[in-house]
Amino acid sequence: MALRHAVLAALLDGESSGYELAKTFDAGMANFWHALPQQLYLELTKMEKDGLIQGRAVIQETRPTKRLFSVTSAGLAELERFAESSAKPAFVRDDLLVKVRAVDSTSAKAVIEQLEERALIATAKIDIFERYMERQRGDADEQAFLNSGDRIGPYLTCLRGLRFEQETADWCRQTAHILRERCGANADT
Amino acid sequence: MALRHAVLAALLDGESSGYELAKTFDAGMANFWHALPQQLYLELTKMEKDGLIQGRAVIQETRPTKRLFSVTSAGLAELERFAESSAKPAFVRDDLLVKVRAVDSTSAKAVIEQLEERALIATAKIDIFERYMERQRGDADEQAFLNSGDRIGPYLTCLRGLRFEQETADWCRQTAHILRERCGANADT
DNA sequence: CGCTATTACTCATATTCTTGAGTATGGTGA
DNA sequence: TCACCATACTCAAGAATATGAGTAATAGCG
Repeated sequence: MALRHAVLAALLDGESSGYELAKTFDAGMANFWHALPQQLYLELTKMEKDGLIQGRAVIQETRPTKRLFSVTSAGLAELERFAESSAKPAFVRDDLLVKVRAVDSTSAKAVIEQLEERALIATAKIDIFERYMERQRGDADEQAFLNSGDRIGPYLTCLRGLRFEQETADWCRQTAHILRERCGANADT
Repeated sequence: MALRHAVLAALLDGESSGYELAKTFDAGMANFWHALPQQLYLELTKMEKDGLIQGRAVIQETRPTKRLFSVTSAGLAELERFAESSAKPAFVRDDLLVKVRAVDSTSAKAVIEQLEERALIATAKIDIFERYMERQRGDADEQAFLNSGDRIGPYLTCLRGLRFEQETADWCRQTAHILRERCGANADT
């Protein structure tokens, strides 16, 4: 019952079709939620049935008909209820961390490569987040925007995403470096 | 099929019963994996059947008999295979971020409280991680330990956990502050 | 003219995770 | 002494997620 709140939050940006959501959802949530298209379509259907969102069909001449969904007042009420309910603890799951944790008992080479690859991915995300944030705050500087902008939620979560990815990139590079040094000295394994 | 790798990594610290694992797993994985006791018991049973770990019963006089599991050579081979397979992208899921993302459309009060609460939780984890790291590196300084310690995997992941929680605490406090300021100005909602 | 990519979805199945309830024994505090 | 907590697990059912395979039409490329 949590995906639906993430979907509601995403739809606050404006009405969207399942297809559009599916493409922007992960990035739009600044990587603090993830869902596959199939899940989103299913959830949107259920949410409409429950009255939290409302769909309207848009017939296109050259493309298949799509359904654009927007949050209803019942949806807003549900979000309010959600905001007031106690939050579950954050939930991180990362294969790469597991690999690093076990690195003393495996060969380090592959792990080093994956750390470097992950650093690059993180850097790319940093770029996306920074561009999004620049666009959001426009001419204002960050402080001014946060003090008086009228929609700061997405900006704030993006800030968290940005810092998370910066830490990820730093840690990956540093860890890769340390493991490489040791590989040079030791005989791998 | 990913929990099993996390369990294998956790068992590298030494043999452990399901019960002990259940208590230490989340913290021991520096919060980069999470599982409930029931999942762990089930997974341990399957892993033993698959030959990745080996259990031995320890009959205790005053407590129920427990089974201690340790990683077999097949388990090590599986870890090696895992280390070399391509990693899935990291996976974060956080209710609180969803709430912040939607905060412009809900009352901010409850969200502020949860941000502050989360900052405290993060601070407590920082403490745990720091104490673990001190214990691990002993007299050596960090650089020396990382260069020549013989088991650095858990330390490295703990480092990541530490920084993650520090960022969490900072961001939560900053975000709570910003929202409080705006609440003072605006009329909530 | 065929090939692939893009838009816009659906359905079914499988795996994984969570929730809730139970079992059994011994130690601890009021 | 009696309830409650800790140890040490098990089982079953349900919800949530992931995987894989389709459908169907247009647009652009060579």
